[in-house]
Amino acid sequence: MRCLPQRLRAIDDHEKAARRQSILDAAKALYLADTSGLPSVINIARQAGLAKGTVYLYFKTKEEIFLAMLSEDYETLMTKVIKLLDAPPSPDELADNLLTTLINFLDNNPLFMPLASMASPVLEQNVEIKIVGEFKLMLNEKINLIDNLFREAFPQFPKGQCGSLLLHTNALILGLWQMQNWPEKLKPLQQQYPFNTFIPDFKKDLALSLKNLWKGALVSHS
Amino acid sequence: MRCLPQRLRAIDDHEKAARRQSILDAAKALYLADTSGLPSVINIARQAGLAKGTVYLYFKTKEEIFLAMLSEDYETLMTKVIKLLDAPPSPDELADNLLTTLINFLDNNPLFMPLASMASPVLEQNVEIKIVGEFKLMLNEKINLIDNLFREAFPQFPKGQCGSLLLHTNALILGLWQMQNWPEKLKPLQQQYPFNTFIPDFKKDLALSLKNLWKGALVSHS
Amino acid sequence: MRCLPQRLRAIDDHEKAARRQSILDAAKALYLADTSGLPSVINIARQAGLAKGTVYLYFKTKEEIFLAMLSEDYETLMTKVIKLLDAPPSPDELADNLLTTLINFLDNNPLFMPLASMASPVLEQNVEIKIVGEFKLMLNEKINLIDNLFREAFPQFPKGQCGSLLLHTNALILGLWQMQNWPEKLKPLQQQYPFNTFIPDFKKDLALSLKNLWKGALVSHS
Amino acid sequence: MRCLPQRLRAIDDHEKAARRQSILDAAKALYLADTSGLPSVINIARQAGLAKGTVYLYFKTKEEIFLAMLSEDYETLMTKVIKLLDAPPSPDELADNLLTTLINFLDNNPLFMPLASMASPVLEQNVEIKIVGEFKLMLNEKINLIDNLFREAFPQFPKGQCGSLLLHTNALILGLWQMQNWPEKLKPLQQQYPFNTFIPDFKKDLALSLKNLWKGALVSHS
DNA sequence: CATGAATGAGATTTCATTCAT
DNA sequence: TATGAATGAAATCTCATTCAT
Repeated sequence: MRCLPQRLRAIDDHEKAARRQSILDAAKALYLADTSGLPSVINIARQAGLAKGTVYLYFKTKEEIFLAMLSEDYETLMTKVIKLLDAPPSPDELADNLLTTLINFLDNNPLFMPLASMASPVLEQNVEIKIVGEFKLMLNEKINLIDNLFREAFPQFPKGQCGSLLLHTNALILGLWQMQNWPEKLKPLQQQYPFNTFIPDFKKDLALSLKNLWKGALVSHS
Repeated sequence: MRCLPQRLRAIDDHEKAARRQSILDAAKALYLADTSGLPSVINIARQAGLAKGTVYLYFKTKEEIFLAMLSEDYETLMTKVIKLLDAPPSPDELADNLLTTLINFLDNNPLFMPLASMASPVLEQNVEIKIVGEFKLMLNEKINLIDNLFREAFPQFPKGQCGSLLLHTNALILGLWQMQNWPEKLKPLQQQYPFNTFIPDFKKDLALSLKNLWKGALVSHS
Repeated sequence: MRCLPQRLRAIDDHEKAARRQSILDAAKALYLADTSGLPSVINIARQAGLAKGTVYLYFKTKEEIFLAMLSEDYETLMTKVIKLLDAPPSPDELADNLLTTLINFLDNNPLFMPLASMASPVLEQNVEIKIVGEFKLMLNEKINLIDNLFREAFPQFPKGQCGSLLLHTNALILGLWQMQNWPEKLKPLQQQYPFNTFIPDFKKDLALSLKNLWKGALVSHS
Repeated sequence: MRCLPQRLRAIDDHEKAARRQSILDAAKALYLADTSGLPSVINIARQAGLAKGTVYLYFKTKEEIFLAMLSEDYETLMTKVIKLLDAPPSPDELADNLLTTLINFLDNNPLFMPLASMASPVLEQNVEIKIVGEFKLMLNEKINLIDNLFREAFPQFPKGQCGSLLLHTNALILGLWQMQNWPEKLKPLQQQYPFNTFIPDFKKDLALSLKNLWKGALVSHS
């Protein structure tokens, strides 16, 4: 596969998308290198090999960059979930597969949880209403789609139940992660104090609580 | 007769605590007026009738103020939960009571959710380790206490299960609120787009998902 | 029948001159609409229906546009002055006519004074030497011409005196206008403060001071 | 004379004025070193040994700095003029003295003319209305004062005539300087083209034209 | 203890100008 | 020639935090 060098000017929409992506990549690389805070715009520009002004041609605010990044991650995740419904086994197995997929995704996308946690209190506060709306709409549509696919496979479930469960699942992940994510510099404390009783391990805990959530949701239709 | 001027300096511990509280009150008032972001230190100081520097005598960072505020709220909530266990009815009724208590608390403490949502991505990032540790420790102890009280009333449940469920409950609330809380300026979009399928109403949704979570958790011990 | 699209490129000199003029017109229209500062190149381009880069094919800098505009205005004015000398009356009447012509010109060319005021501190600072030189040379030649015509009519005046007087006249107009031109937003202040003692009205003041200047200049030759 | 080191914090009004002055001094030094454009705020801050933010504590915009500088210069000049009226000789001698004073002042304050030329087209455009008003008011008051002092010495002149003449004098200086001031890089052209007929030398020309102006103004009262 | 001046990092904006296409 | 993407300097603003007084 030939990989042409990036043009110096993004003329058509395709090139513009590529440049936009290169900014996202740069931002991701920097954020990955130091998750203690969002990298500065000037550093993102430098990392992308662009001028600061150019970054602002593609994103109105710094937060818009990271909301776009989160949006991409969500799309990736949703796509994986949708694939699970291609040849769905029983609901129980599906739940297991979903959990595996999820854990896998979180492992491969270590910025997803920090970004998702920042979405409401940080990112959405400094992104123009239209863009936030598009983000929310995209999420909604994916969930809708999944709900429909799910009911095609399991018609006994009412419309909306699967979507609602997905939403709650997402919420639970979000909340759990926030409670169990400790700032890097706090890690020493995690040994020092006996928190381990209740905050043992994010992924184990996630598995447990999701199963509880799903068990409760499905129990009425068994 | 000499009329002493109002004491300008907080000398003893009591006065210091009062001043600290006045800063918290000022911060709360301002944050209540606009939850789109933490108020600035200069405004908090002005609201409290103090100079900017004085605020920093009582809190090392701005985020420390709001973590203290959140800590207070959590203590209030935990105390209410503990009271529920004074004369516990059946686990099912307890769950109902807990939900009522919770909804009630959220209604009366409109800053709790925004603060709790900011805890991990914002507040804990800029508060010194020790303080964050104390906050986490306090939460841990309350949950521990509740778990113990619960098992006194219902010995059939294993140690840690109630605490764990509380933790997950908290996580679910946290995540759900973040997904359903729309910035003020986005409210118009909530009608415009068909999000309502899955995001009907925070409290209704909360009730539903918590019941699912609890159902799933308790089902094995029924 | 094929309908040729409007020619997009200016090929011959005539078309180029027309395009150059359309840029000047666009710039003039925008500057007229807001004299508080030179309009931006992007706006000039938009107004002219061109791309930003195209403007730079016709003018090396933004200031060059406005120096060209000023140059045109000066030529117009000088031509009017030259016409006054076609059939010259007495020097006194000539002075009266000049004043009338001047006032008339300023009324019909509201950008002349703002542009002339910017010439030295702004325009000439960012236009290449050669162009500024041409501008100065043009002015010089016109004044020379007028001086010659004047001495044809009134041989008793020495070479250079009329030209020099014109120069001083121009200087006086320039300075007076700057002192009495108030930014739009300052107009309210002009009533509020008792500036009126000395700053009554540009044109009245101009008439007075020019008469003084000319009286002083001519007195030695009466 | 003891010269105490500058305090690190400007607490009282006197110290604040001193710090403000130190910013003005820094700006003046830089502008003097390169009159081709106003120095940047960051450089002014550095030159003053302050942070950029500190400069903005004392001046709202860069232009405000230079309007303040011009204001100072005007006050200095006006004070010199006022001193001329302490023991006034004949009006004619006074005019000579004024011219000498003026030339002297311009020699010692090489930034006065560039600043004065920028006042209307540049500085006043980016300074808040109130400050511009104060500047104009100050000028007005000085001229008023001079007019009064002049009439004490020479009661035969009507109120306002001297003030008006001063205004016109100022205007003439301003305009003349602008016409004869050539950008540094343009100096070579001044030899190349035969402008010298009409633009011989600013100071000689100034003397000539002012004398004409004054002669014309005074002729009616001789 | 209390104050508020000073700091300085960083976001955002503007915009003239350049230059690849 | 024409375009508009990219540049990059500079202004302005905000604001948490420090620290001299």
